[in-house]
Amino acid sequence: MPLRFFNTYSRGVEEFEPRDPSARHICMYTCGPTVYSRAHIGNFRAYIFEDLLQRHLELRGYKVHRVMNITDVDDKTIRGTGEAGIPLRKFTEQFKQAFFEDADTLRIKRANEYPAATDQRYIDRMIEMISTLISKGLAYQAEDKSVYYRINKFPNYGKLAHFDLSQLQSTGRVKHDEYDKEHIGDFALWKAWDEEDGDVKWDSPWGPGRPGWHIECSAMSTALLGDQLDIHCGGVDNIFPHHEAEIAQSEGVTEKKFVRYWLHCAHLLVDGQKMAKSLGNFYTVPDVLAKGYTGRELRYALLRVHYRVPLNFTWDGMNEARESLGRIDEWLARLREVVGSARRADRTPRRGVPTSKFEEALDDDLNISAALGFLFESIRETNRAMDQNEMDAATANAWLDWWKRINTVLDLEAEFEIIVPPEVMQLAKERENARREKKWKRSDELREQISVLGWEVRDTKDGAKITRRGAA
RNA sequence: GGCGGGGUAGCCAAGUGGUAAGGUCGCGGUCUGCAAAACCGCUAUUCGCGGGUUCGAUUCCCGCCCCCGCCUCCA
Repeated sequence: MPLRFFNTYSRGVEEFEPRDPSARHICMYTCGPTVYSRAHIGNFRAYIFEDLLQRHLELRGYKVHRVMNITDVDDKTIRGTGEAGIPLRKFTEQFKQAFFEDADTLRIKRANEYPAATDQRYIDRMIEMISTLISKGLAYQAEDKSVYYRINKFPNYGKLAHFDLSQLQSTGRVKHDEYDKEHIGDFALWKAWDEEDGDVKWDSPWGPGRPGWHIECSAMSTALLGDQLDIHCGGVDNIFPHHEAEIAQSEGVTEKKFVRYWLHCAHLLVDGQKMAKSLGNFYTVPDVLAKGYTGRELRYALLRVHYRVPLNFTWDGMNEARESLGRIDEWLARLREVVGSARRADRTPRRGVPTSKFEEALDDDLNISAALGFLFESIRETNRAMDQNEMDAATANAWLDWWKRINTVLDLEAEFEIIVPPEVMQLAKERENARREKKWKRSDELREQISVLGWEVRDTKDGAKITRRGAA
C-alpha cells in the first residue's frame, strides 16, 4: 500500500510522491516554538506528530531533511524582554533551552536545523524577499512606515484555508492600524519600529523595524530547503493566517509551487477546550513530570490518538498510558527470557511470525490507533503462545526484532535496565525465606514493605521477581 | 455569518455497503499459600437524531442537533 497523507490544501487523502521520487530524499519544514515562555504540552503534541511523521518516513526508507524554526522575536517576546529588563537574546535563550530539554524528555528526534528568526543571515534574506515583493507590486509601504503584503494581488490567497477574502473580519485580537492598510487582510512583512519595541530593531530600506511573523518562515525554509518543499507541518491554528501568508510570500518571490503536502495537527484539549496560554488551561512537560509521570508516558499519551483528531488531555489518560506501557514492558521482558533460555517449544507456534500490518497502518495517513491495535493484538497472541509453551527462542527473537523495527517509530521502550536497590533485594530475600518456611503472614508483610518502597514482587515458577511499573 | 474538525461501550479509540479492532476500567474464571503478571470469558442488538437509497447503512444521500477550532502574529 502506498504512503498516503491528508493534504490540507486539497482537503483529501493523497498518495505521497516526493518532488524527487528517485532520490528518496524529502525536505520537511515544521513550525517551531515562539520562545517567550515555556512551551506547553499542547505545543508538544504537534511536535510529537511531526516526530512520528519523520520517523515513519525514515522507516519507509526516505531520508528526511527537517528544519524547525525558532521564533525569537515577536510582540510577546518583546513584551517579555521589556518586563524582565534583560536583552531579547538573553530572554529568549532560557525558553529555547527549556524547549530542547522538554523535546528530549519526550524523545522527539532533533531536526537537522533550528534556524532563529533574529539570525542576521535570515533578517537579510527577509529584507531581500520583501524588496522583491515590493518590486513586483505584491507589497507596499504604508503611511505607518510598515510594509504590508497586498493580498488582492495574489490570486491564490485564501486557497489553503478555503477562505473568501471578502468574508474576512477583524477579531480585534491584534493591534491594527487599519487605516494604513489597503485591505483589512493585508499582513505585515516588516513592522516599523515604535517606542514599545525598545532597542529591538534592525535597519532596513524602509527604516528601522522588525520582521513580521510570517516572513521568517518563508525566508528560512527556502534558504535551507530550497524554493519547493515536500512537506510543511504545523498545528491547525497555523493554517490561517500563517501558512496562507507563507504561500503568498514564498510563491510571490519564487513563482514556484511552495509546498507539495500540507499536514496539520489537531489541538490538544483540556476539559474539552483548546489548551492555550491565553486561556491559562495549560500544562508544561515539567508540570506533568511533577505529577510523577515520565516523559515516555506523556509521549505515549500524546502519540496514541490520530493527529487529525482533537485529543482531550486527562490524568486518566496518563494512567491509561502508564498501564499500556507496562503491558509492553512485561511482554518484552518475557520475550527476552524465552530468548535467553534458548527454550524449545512443546508445540509449533500457533502464530508464526510478525507481520507488516503495523507499518501499513501508518502508511494510511499515520493511523497510529490502528497500528497500536495490531501491536496489542500481537502482544496478546504471543503471550498466549508463551503461556502454553508454544514459543521457541527463534520465534521470540523474531518478535523482538519486529519490536525493534516498530520502536524506531514509537520510541517507547523503557530506557534503563531497572536496578533494584539493595534494601529491596534484602527484603525480597527475607521474604523468600519466610515463604520457604510457609510463614505466609510474614511473607505478606514483607511484600507490603517492598510495595511501599515502590516495587512489586511476584512469585513465578522460576522464583520471585521484582519489578516496577511506570519505568522511565 | 464564512470555513474546517469531531460525535462509536464507564473512559480513550480504530473501522467497514454485509452485521462493531485495540487500550483502559469493572466483573467472573485459570494459575497462586494469597497476590501479581499472563491467559480465558463477560461488558455497544448498536455507532448524535430524523428521513431516504439498498436485499442489507454505523458506513452512501438529504435534513437537523450538539461539541471544538480558525476567521490577521496561537502548535
